[in-house]
Amino acid sequence: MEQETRLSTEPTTPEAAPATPGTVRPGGRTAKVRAAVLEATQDALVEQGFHALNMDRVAAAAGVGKTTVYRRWGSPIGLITDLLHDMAEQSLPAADTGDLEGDLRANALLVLKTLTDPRMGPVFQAVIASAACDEECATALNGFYTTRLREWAPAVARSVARGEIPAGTDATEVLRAVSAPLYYRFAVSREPLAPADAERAVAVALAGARAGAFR
Amino acid sequence: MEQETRLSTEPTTPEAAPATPGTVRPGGRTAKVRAAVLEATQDALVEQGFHALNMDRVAAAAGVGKTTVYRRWGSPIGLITDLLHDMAEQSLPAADTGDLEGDLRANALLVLKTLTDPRMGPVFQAVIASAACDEECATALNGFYTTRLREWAPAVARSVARGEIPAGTDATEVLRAVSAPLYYRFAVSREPLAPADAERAVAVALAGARAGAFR
DNA sequence: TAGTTAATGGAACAGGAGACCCGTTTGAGC
DNA sequence: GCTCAAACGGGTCTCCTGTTCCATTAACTA
Repeated sequence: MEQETRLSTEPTTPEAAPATPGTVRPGGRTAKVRAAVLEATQDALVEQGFHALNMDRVAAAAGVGKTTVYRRWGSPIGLITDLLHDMAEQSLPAADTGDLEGDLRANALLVLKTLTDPRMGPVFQAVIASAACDEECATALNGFYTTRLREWAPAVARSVARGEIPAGTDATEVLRAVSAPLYYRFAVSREPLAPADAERAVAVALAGARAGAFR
Repeated sequence: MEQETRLSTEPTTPEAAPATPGTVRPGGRTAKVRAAVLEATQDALVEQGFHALNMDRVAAAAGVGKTTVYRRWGSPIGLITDLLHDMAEQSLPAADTGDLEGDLRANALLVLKTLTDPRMGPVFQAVIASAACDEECATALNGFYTTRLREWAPAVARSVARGEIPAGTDATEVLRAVSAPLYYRFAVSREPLAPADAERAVAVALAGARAGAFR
């Protein structure tokens, strides 16, 4: 977020106050406050959605002073951006089933499970909406998916090595092709998501990969 | 132009006040006001984005009383929802190039052009964010894409009739497969969109269709 | 063309989000 | 343990958002 709107003073002077609270003493209380606030943010998103996300309510639910929430996160979008950074840190290991179809299916089902999860669904909804409002949040979201792609790319690379799909296939594009139809339904066309959608996404991506459409 | 989304009061009583302004006398001034407000809404989205969309500023830019804007649209999301209804009414005829690949390419390039358009891009960004916040807007967005799918489905049906792809292929799923990667980049992973992305989307959807992945 | 009233618009009002001040708590280094 | 200042938290204030009231304008109907 942009808390630096307030600090117009150059931090050249030695006695300049710290630009971002929570960076000098990240231990103990500061960490507890962050955990409580992000938890309360998630709760609020699940219960009322992005539009109703409110700094005062989050502060109250987290048992934290609202001044603190304003100072450290600045705005609801700041909260969501930090939540996104937190999510990006939690890495799940990618699958390795032995063939591409199995790996892609595992990936598709993971995405499906995440988006239809009663807790993660609203969070992703909010994250996507926030990214549409704020460039910094958009960058964080982009980084989140970049990380995920990097984790799963080896699955496609192994498939190329096995000769299942043509050499020169762009691994990340294959993975994007698996996720895209699910996210499209979830965030854009607002249609219900079912396991059949995951299966179809896998089948189409696989057909495309075999046909060399990702080179 | 269906603003009657807000009228929950039954108009049974004769003396009942008009539930929704603009429905009894839609001509002349009322229509002009709507056009000016929607235009100003678009301008605001292009210049400052969804997050900065503000009823007062829209009213001022449209040269309209802010009372009117609040009364007829209620909130920024109400503005965007109406804008969406307005967009849904403007129908572009689908292509008919003679083969499926040509039709799908025309569709993909249309989507690409829309999303990268300096005016329509921010509007779609806002519409997607609004739909994440508001159920009524989500329904309107879903309706928008349902209309578009209905317009383009014949292209796929013709291809089935020509024997290019298997009988029983779900026409709308093929079209969704073309749009999904583009919208995914645009709204979710926030990656730049290029013509190559449209080409890839067509190639993958086509490979999937030929392999029978959409049956 | 005249009458009725739907719809608009200006202005004043109320409520709440967000910023600021300053005393209190507590993490980090010795 | 002790010290210092980073970070927190309660209270207060201000400005902006959204509402209400009522006079004015101009669509529809006869």
